[in-house]
Amino acid sequence: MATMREVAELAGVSTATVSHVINGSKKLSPETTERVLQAIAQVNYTPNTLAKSLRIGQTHTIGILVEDIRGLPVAGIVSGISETLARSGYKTIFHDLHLLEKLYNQYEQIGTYRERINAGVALLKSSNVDGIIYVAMHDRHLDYLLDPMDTPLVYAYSHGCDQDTCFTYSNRDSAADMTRYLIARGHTRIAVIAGHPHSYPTGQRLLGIQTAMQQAGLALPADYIRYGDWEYATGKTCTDALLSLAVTPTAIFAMNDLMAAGSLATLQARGIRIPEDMAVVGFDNREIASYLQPPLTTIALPTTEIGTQAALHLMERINNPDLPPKKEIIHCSIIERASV
Amino acid sequence: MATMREVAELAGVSTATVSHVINGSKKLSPETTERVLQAIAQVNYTPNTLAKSLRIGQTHTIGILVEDIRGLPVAGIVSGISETLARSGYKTIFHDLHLLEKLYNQYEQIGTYRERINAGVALLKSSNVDGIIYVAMHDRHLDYLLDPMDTPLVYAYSHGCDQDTCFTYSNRDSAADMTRYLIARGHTRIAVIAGHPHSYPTGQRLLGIQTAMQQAGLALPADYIRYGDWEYATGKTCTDALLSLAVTPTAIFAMNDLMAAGSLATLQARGIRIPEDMAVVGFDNREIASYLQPPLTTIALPTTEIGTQAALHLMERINNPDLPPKKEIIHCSIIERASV
DNA sequence: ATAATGTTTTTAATCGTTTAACCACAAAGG
DNA sequence: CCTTTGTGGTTAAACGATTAAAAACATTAT
Repeated sequence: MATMREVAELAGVSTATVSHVINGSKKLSPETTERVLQAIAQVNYTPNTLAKSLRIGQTHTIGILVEDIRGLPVAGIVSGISETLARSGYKTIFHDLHLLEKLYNQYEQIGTYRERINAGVALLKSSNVDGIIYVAMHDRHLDYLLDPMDTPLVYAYSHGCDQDTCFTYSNRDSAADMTRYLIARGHTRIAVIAGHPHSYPTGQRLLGIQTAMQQAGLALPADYIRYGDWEYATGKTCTDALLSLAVTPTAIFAMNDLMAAGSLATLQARGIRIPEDMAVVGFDNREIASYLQPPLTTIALPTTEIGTQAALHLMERINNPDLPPKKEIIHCSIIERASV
Repeated sequence: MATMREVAELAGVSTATVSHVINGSKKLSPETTERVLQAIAQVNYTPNTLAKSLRIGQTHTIGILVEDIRGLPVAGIVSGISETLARSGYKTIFHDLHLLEKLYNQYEQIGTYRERINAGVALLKSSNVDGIIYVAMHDRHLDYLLDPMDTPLVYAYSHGCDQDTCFTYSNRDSAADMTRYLIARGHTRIAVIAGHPHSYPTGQRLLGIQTAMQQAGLALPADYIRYGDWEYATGKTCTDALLSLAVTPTAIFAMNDLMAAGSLATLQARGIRIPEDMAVVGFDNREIASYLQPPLTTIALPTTEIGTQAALHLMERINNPDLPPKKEIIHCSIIERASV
């Protein structure tokens, strides 16, 4: 690798001049500039990033700390982040916490999470990143990032969260949107297959649904709300329960695509036609949604956009560290398929 | 951030001594060592990676160049890579080529790919990475990495490839395995729904199937091989075609899960029971496979393992740059579900 | 006492940049 | 002719570590 010194010697100038040519940090005569440029080309010089970073105290690198890249919406967010950063000439250093195996295990030792997260942060800091984006799947772990951050940090995703500087989607608004979508298509008896009763997304989405129903002057009876565990099987059992009611609903809003798939299976097994006799919608727009019979109308998470916005804001924050906290809720879109 | 100089002053020694304590590069008296250690703890010193890297000419960082993180098996490979590297104290700098949108577009300007790939390599090199892992989805683009590499490089995945230093799975062997699995369960008339006729995976998998059939003394008639385009819809049309034959097969081997799903749908629409009247298997173990009716028996790609092996080998290669090329084929496993 | 030997610690150069401060020179102003 | 003002370039000190080589000191041998 050619160094700046070699270029300088070849062009018959000092390294300072070479540096000024490269960075445009001083006005130089056209002749000198030209001579330096030629020398640079001749020895195929590329600046040493390490030396530069050491000197100026900025690496133009950001760290992205993901809970688990295999998590469903995570890849999309990372994609958005990395594209946006690359466009602005930032490099990305990636660290995966590998939290997926344990994520649903409520009894897992808390210590492990905290240690892993803090180790990750320490690692990124030791790489002298200019900023960090934490890509969460749950909001559960965010409290662990406790030590006062001298490095700018923004949160992405985290399924709707209460952090100050965070980019996510609105569980509530998108559930409300979908409910209005059903209402607009003539449905008045809408049942809900919810997730875990005490989880944040369940609560928020339910709120959205209730709001939309209320605004339309419709009722949401208590026995139209069944709680599942986000898995396929509970989609089936909840649907069975709903069908055994005296007055059955005309639409089922499952809070994720897996439970919607279970619901679809049960309905079909009973010979109920979709969407004629019963409309079904999901949430997440997982791959499975488009291959169900019929293809499932569902809500798509704006993963790329979340990543893009988070990255943009982090860059702002790097340039101006005492920016006020910014929380941005990005709208989801409804993917219309044949199940409504 | 505390520097080594501050630690040295506090401990009343030179920076050289501090460095020796940290790296164990020279034997020092226990008292001095202790004093330095205390000083380090007292000011909460962490070494500056940039300075160190600049001096020793190694960053302990590797670059991972992915064609697109949203690509299906990619996240798993990246997960394996990142875990393995982290375990050995390597940092990972991540660059995404965002090739997905265009991947299936045959008429895309070649230049774009080459430029993007080479820009990615340049970016990683400018970050002074010690080595690079290229995570491919196709083997189509690998030729573009042409400039002679001074940085060690290994390929991961790429759907079976001809590169020298590459980690992937065996299209051929796993297709053969699955065929034997069907044969062992009594099937003698096995039909194939293949992918694009001229694609590498199609050719290899077909080879594997033919080999297994031959070894079992079974025939694979030409009209039992239908070519699709890897999409759901062709799964249906190919199945229709197979069912209209004079002698129908007892098992269908679709070369991916999507086409298998299409096949399943068609069979069910015709009232054919699975697996009693017809067995169906797929390839890829995508999410959809476990939610089909019946759940699909299929082949799982060893994504994590591919990543792990590639990372391990890259580290070897960094320590010993003129290692002979190593190509490793990792076995796939059959995921048994209810469709056989 | 002096030299030889071994142990522990320091000196100072180095990695490849950036950048404030300085210098040389020319043109202009008094 | 002497000062000012500008232009175009250089000098040299950083940034924060590592590491040969030298030095300081203690120990043992002659």
